[in-house]
Amino acid sequence: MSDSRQGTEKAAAPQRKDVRRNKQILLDAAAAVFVTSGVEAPVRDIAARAGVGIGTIYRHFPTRADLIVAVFRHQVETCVEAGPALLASCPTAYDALERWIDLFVDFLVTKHGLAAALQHDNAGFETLHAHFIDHLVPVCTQLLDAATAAGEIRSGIGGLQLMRGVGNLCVGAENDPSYDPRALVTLLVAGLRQPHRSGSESGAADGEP
Amino acid sequence: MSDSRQGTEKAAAPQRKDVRRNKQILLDAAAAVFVTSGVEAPVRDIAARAGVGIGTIYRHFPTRADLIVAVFRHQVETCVEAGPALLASCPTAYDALERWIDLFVDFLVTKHGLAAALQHDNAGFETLHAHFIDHLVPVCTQLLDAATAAGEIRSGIGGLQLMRGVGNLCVGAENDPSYDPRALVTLLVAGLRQPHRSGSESGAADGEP
DNA sequence: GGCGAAACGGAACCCGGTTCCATAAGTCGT
DNA sequence: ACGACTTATGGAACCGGGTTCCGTTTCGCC
Repeated sequence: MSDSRQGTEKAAAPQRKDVRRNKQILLDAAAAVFVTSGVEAPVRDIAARAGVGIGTIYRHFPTRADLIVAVFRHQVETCVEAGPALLASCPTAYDALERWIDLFVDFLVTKHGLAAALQHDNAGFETLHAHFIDHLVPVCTQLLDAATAAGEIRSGIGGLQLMRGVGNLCVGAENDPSYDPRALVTLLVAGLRQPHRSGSESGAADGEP
Repeated sequence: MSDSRQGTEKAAAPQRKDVRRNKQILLDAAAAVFVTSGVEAPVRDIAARAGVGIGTIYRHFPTRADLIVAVFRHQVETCVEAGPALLASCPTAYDALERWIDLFVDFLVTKHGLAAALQHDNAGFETLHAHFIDHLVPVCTQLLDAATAAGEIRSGIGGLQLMRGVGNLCVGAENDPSYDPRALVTLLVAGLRQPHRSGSESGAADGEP
């Protein structure tokens, strides 16, 4: 099953070079089609764009989700690496978290339909889901933990939970300019904040008359 | 546009009584199937359950979304009516908003796949979308406005925006017990709170106490 | 150059929404 | 009560879109 599951990114060399070539052609074609038609583009379109048969796609990527994962693997990596970097470079852990989430939102909203694809439990999309979860959640958790440890946010929400929330909020952003996922994500993250000691500079809000 | 705009629920009297009867049978069957198989259940299943042909469904409900709307119309109404009631009975507008949102979340999470269906812009689901938007958004906006006027929340987010956010957060709740949309929605709504001017919230002061 | 293995292409299949139309059933005038 | 007309019904057929299958082609190695 997992010919692509090598520990390093270097998969074992495929014996035939047309295989390697085709795989690359496919990845390029898929990336191109994803940009123009979104992640939900028909497999046939990608095959056509790549100039290969449908069977070839399925040989390389057992399901569309695998193809999506492959195409975006690099960017997921980037996002993963950004976590610790932000933690090191930001004044507060909360800051780092905020910016990392922003990065993630950027990633999602710039790929048409990616967020939507992520929540399709149906189909064979568990691969996609799993890949994102596996790689991104630990980073998110780390940031969350750091902010919690610093007393900057309320605890009680896990990295997975937060990621899913953010991912969900990003669904449908591209088809509707009036929908601004970033604003909502900002709200969500703001909700995480723990007013240090709820000292209640409260002003107007929380006091019940 | 106008078909949904009837003052009363009474549509013009259907001439033939089998029509009325079948429509009701269909609604019942659909409701039953939705409960067991979720909102995304195949139209054929609903037809089978109702003991009618597929054509009959489409005669009554041009698209699946219309059927969904019809089935849930009553509960949407209930939600709509709850808005002003909460506003009247809650100590603060923010409280009312919080509880209304909670009601809405309840509604969404108890209907398998409804939230997901709501965001499918594809297909003929704009009817569904539109119905929810038309009826629920004004209520939400009202609550939001009241809370804003009372200086209890930051302004800058619209009713539509908030509803979409909440709806999105509720997607996928039913297939995954580890996902708790309510917690995230709570966070989101908490983020709405405006701590007058603590932290980096610079300037503006549109709160005017 | 020839041979076996691996890859390829794309027709075929499955599934689900939607359309269409011949047929059945209801309604109404007489 | 009956026939003509109107409207509703059932379900086969159609349209994508994902996925599978297999005869054919190509590759790599002797």
